[in-house]
Amino acid sequence: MKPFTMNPDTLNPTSKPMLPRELGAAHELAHDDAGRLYSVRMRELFENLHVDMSAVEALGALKIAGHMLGLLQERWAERHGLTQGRLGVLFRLYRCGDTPLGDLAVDLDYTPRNITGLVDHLERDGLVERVPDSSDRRSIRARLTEAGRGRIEAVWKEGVDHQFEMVEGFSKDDLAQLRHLCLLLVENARKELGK
Amino acid sequence: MKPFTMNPDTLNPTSKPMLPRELGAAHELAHDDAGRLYSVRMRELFENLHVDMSAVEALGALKIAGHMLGLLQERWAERHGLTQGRLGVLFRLYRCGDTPLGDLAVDLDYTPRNITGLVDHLERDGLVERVPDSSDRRSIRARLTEAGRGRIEAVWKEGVDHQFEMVEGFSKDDLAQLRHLCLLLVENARKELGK
DNA sequence: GGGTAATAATGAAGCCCTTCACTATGAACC
DNA sequence: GGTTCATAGTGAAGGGCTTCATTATTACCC
Repeated sequence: MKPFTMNPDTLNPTSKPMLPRELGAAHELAHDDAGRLYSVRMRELFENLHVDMSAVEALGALKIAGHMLGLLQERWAERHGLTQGRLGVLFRLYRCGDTPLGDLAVDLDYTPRNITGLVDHLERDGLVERVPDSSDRRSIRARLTEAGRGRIEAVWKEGVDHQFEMVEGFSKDDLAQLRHLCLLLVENARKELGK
Repeated sequence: MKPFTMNPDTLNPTSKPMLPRELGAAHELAHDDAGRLYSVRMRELFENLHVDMSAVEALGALKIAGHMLGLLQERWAERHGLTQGRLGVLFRLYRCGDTPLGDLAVDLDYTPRNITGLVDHLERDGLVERVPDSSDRRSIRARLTEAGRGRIEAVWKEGVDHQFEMVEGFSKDDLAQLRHLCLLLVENARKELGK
């Protein structure tokens, strides 16, 4: 995918050892004694730091996985003329019906300013329309148009298929465990983020 | 953390049921029968879609966890006057010594254009300098200055501490399993990304 | 030596998202 | 009724990243 242009004979002229690359496109994976995958480069990179690296390795792997997932999602959103943000709004509306813009901001973890822009764009594309909220006349709800519904249904269908391909080789238990560990992390992160 | 401003009495005027929020800041977590965490909202959101949702839930959880991890990392990078990108460059140089800019681009998965900018910035801050490459006079290597070394060492130390807090409650086996599953995902994603 | 390819820099443009400051409208409360 | 707060929209600015086109230098190969 990415051309590898480095001259392999180029040795590091400093005292530092020339270690291979960190995370990124080129990840050689190998299996440890327990048959689990690890990144060869990451392990080399963190060698001799005299700290227990199991946490760093796990979180590093999670970050890479999350990043690649994002790339894939972006790709198939793009294939349907969407972006991740717009896709999120569309899906939210698909599942939850008309929604005040403020709620979208909270739920999708976006700035109100950004939601305005996303909805602007979706409206321009005819996928969403703004409707007044009868119960609160300050509020405006975003509503999926027919075109929007068709679009999100197509994208969703394709997305699910892709996700199934992504988890090829995973048992149900693996998936549940992955979910569990990630959410455990979320729990801890929330404590951290709350200062 | 985020003020919840939605009027709970506001019922959805359309035929759609009023489902709670999707992913984001407000995630109520609960334990399933096996004692594993799941996101209440996500499960409600994906109800009645007549598809097996274990993959979607797991990948969704991973995405959220990755996102929060990114936020935390950004926060402590910022605390040291850095960004994630600059931090990546600095750490790469710290572990691998002087590195041609092109290699940085490949390894860190950034555009060459972006690497130039990152190094520009780090150079302006006195953390990195550009040195000619004696073996290839087209090439330029980025080198950590003394200030840069001090900076990355401080950040690294603090970062490791934070990561330990993040994995509170994880056994070594949990971490290894998380790493394994994420890298399995990376493997699969790579196949996908290779079209 | 000459053509081709690689390395880095630069500028312009654009996307997505953020923050901040400000406006207009309407709800809520006393 | 009037103050205060919540909801949306807007514009300006900026950060980070991308793509694309262009240039200058140097390696590499025949």
